[in-house]
Amino acid sequence: MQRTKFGEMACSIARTLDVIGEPWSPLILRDVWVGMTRFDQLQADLGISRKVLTERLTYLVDQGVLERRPYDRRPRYEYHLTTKGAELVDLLMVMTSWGDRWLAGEAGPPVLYRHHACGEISHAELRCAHCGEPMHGGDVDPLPGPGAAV
Amino acid sequence: MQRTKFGEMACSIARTLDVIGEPWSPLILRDVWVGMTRFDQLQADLGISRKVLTERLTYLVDQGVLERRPYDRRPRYEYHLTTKGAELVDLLMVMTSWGDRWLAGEAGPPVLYRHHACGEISHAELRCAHCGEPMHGGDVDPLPGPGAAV
DNA sequence: CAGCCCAAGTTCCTTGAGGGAACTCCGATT
DNA sequence: AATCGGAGTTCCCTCAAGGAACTTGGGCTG
Repeated sequence: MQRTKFGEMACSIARTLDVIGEPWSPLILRDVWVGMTRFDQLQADLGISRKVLTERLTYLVDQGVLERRPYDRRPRYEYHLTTKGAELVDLLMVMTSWGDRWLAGEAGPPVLYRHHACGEISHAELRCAHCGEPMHGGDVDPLPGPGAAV
Repeated sequence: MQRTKFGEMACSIARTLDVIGEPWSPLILRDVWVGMTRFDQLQADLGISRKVLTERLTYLVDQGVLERRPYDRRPRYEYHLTTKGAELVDLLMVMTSWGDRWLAGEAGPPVLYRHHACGEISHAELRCAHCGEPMHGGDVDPLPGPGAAV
């Protein structure tokens, strides 16, 4: 964990990092998203230390991003995305697009995504929620909002 | 920096984290994006240690995400986004959307974005690059791609 | 032309997070 | 009663982050 508390900054990026910015957190979410929901599965798949995995899972549950759910009468638990957590998958999809484009190299993307609506292999793209046109870094002007710092 | 090398995993999310997953890196990119391009500006705005800022900047330059550019005959430098870095701003915009939605609280978003194309305050949304329909975590099936691990 | 200024780092020390392996706990199965 | 297996917990070690002071190198000022 970073020592500096990002959560207290007047910046939604910093606050988001406070929730999932620690090492491993996005990869844990990815695994839970694709159906690896149990402690030992996650630990083996990621190669993460059990100690750190415990810390991350409890933190993500505290933040309301994951839900800890028993699946047996024995003390056995699965982790699932909450609505809040499911919306973080948008972030993972954009990371995937960028990594596929800039880091995949000769071999090509390690994973492809088929879109249910059209049935095609595709990837996510950013568009303006208002007009539907593409919306990237150079297409916007930042303005102070209601929650701006003094 | 995390001890485990994410860059060697067969996963575009892990590889992307290897580039910008360290603490502060996304916030550095945000500042450079909005025009804070000099060492002391960044240090003062973020409250980051000078040592760590130096490390992050050289790493981001090495990764081809930032460019170090002299702006004086004295040894003075500005950092700018490369094309590769500018495309990472997509990620920042999605983080902003999520943070605005889930973490802004009563006060509302600290920053608003006006979209050049339509002139409205808006935010980014994910759509399928192929059919243009919305594309979120639940709308896709992952399949092994050409660069999949053995 | 000596001394000062300023941006951009560098050095050094302390604290604390990540890695790894071994250990515990607890209900079910044989 | 003994064993198993998932889900953590504990302990120790190393290395990264914070913080403050120091250095460097070219202009500028008196």
